[in-house]
Amino acid sequence: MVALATNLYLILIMSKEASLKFHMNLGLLIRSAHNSMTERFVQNVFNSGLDISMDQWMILGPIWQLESPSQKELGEICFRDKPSITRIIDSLEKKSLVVRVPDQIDHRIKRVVLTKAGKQLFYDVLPIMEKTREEVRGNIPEEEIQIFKNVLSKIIKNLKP
Amino acid sequence: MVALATNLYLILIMSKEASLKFHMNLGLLIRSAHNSMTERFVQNVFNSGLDISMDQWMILGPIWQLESPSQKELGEICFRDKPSITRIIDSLEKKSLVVRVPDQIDHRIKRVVLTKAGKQLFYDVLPIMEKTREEVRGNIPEEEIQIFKNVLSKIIKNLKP
DNA sequence: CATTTTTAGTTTAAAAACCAACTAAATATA
DNA sequence: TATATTTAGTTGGTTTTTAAACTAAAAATG
Repeated sequence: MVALATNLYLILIMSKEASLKFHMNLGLLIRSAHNSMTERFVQNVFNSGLDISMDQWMILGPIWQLESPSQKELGEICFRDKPSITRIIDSLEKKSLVVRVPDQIDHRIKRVVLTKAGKQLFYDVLPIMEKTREEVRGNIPEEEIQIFKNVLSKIIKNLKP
Repeated sequence: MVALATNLYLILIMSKEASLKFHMNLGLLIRSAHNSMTERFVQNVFNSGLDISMDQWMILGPIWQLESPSQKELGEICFRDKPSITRIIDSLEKKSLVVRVPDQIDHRIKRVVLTKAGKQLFYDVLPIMEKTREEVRGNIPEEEIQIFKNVLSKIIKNLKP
């Protein structure tokens, strides 16, 4: 009965265009933009003859910036769960780009440190990141980009549990 | 030699804060926002006692709107590849929410049609989608949302191959 | 102190995404 | 019209995600 009412209500007030737009826009648009960005980055990296995946890059930056973060800190900053971090660091360690160093005080914590090769790769990839960034932005005005980032932050905040 | 120059260049001109910001913002923010939105939707659906995954929903809407799209059309509108569409439709068909109908003229094409149950589920989920949408938007001004969507579209266009 | 609870990280097994090869039908080419 | 090419969809095998159980260490509780 309620379902029927809802049903009729929607048929009456909502054009198909309107309803599709509203549910497609955010979810699909964001997904698509994210995919395209990742694809382009991977492709640019490949064309430069370097070897690093998006996941690895997303974590290499924070390691570089934070000096020797714990895996937990990395997870928080990258919004990834613990197993993902473990796996990505495994892959970086296998390539000798980082090492895990047990914390001197709290023996549960492992700090992740860049090797010389890791730092070098980071510096090599940065310009590619920059190039990708420019391709992503094209000629979108800086002001709109600021609002864009701002809205993303607000959305994340709105959904914080 | 070039790498060394790049290396020094970056060390000199780029603060850690600046560099982290620039590479973290778009990729990580978008990823995080998208994940949060999906999580919230799934959770809202679950709390309503309904049974549909994000993937299924993302495809159910376009089927409803386009009447009887081919799988190819669905893939294009949802930005998913062919195998993904095949599998999602398999799962919807197993639940008797849609059926595949071979095209009368072009026998390669299969058109996807909602069953009565599929339509009903669509109408039941719509209000949950709406609720989620409101939670996502919170009190972000409509104007900013418009710019936000606009920037997403532009990014996608900038990266079109 | 001894016991319980929490925390950091790993491992595992199941679900989903991804890529390439495949089938069947339609179109293009010769 | 016979052959080659393209297109729509499927299948199978591999890698990635995700979720839950597990280990080891630290902190809290009594």
